[in-house]
Amino acid sequence: MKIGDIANKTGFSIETIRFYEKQNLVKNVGRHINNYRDYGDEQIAQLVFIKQCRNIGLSNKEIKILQSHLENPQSECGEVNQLIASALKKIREQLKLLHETELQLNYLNSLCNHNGASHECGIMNELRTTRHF
Amino acid sequence: MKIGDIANKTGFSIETIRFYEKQNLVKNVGRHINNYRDYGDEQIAQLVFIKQCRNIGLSNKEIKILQSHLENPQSECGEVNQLIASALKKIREQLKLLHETELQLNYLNSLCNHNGASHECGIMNELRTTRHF
DNA sequence: ATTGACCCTATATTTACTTCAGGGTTTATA
DNA sequence: TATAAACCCTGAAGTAAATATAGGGTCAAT
Ligand SMILES: [Zn+2]
Ligand SMILES: [Zn+2]
Ligand SMILES: [Zn+2]
Ligand SMILES: [Zn+2]
Repeated sequence: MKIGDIANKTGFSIETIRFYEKQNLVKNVGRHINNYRDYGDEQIAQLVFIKQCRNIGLSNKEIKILQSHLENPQSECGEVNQLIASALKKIREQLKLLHETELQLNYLNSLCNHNGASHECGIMNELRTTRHF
Repeated sequence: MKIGDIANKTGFSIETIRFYEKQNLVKNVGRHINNYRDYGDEQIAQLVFIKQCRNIGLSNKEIKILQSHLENPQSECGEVNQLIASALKKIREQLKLLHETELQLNYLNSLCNHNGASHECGIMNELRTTRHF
């Protein structure tokens, strides 16, 4: 299977798939006689796994850790638990911050909806105001 | 005022403040005779404004646009409105994605809390499972 | 034989900083 | 007065996670 085929099949871009190979997230990629990359079921499984991990916000570094547990089925999964728990914690912190950001943006958004001079703009006036100091 | 002082006063790191000067987000920085940077109220105001913008998730590029409205008080603020509205839209999209991520992570988190072999781990089994294909 | 659709490598660009290497200056103290 | 700690400088490289670009090879069809 050529790179364009597996890109279609998995939803990753061609460049991303080549990048993942360079990062050793996609492994054991074969080559055709003409030097084109050759992919099989193993690489599809790898990319599916990567996609699952991306969907829960893991970094490529963290994905590698989980891959090592895939490859060492006898390893203890404590590290896996911790990784997921810490990812969840990070996501919740991000959510909290984003919620605050949303509130503030929503407020700003309400301060001006006309087209006037910037120095009379409610948004600019609010942003110009010193806070938190 | 030296860079360490303004760093303390504004909460930005020294390196970040130098970086912002290079990016022309902080402007008109003076110099002492010994070549040390010299900051005043103008730079404090600039950094306060930058902080406000960061708090609502704006990029440095977007901050520059808002700065140009500060510097041109007669400019029409339509661009400001649009920028804030589009930032709000982006934040809401991010929130939606993060909420889904949280759900999935929370589910994964419930699948294992013991310490066993990875190939029997509920988390790993779930991640290994092909979905969305 | 030439076009268009693919594929290759290597390098550069992006964002927003952070870190590092290799210095000079100022201030406190012994 | 010497010296060490604390602070400042520049320029370059590193970070994450791709994306884009330059320059060129391969393949299928017309
Ligand atoms: Zn919510
Ligand atoms: Zn306005
Ligand atoms: Zn097993
Ligand atoms: Zn487990």
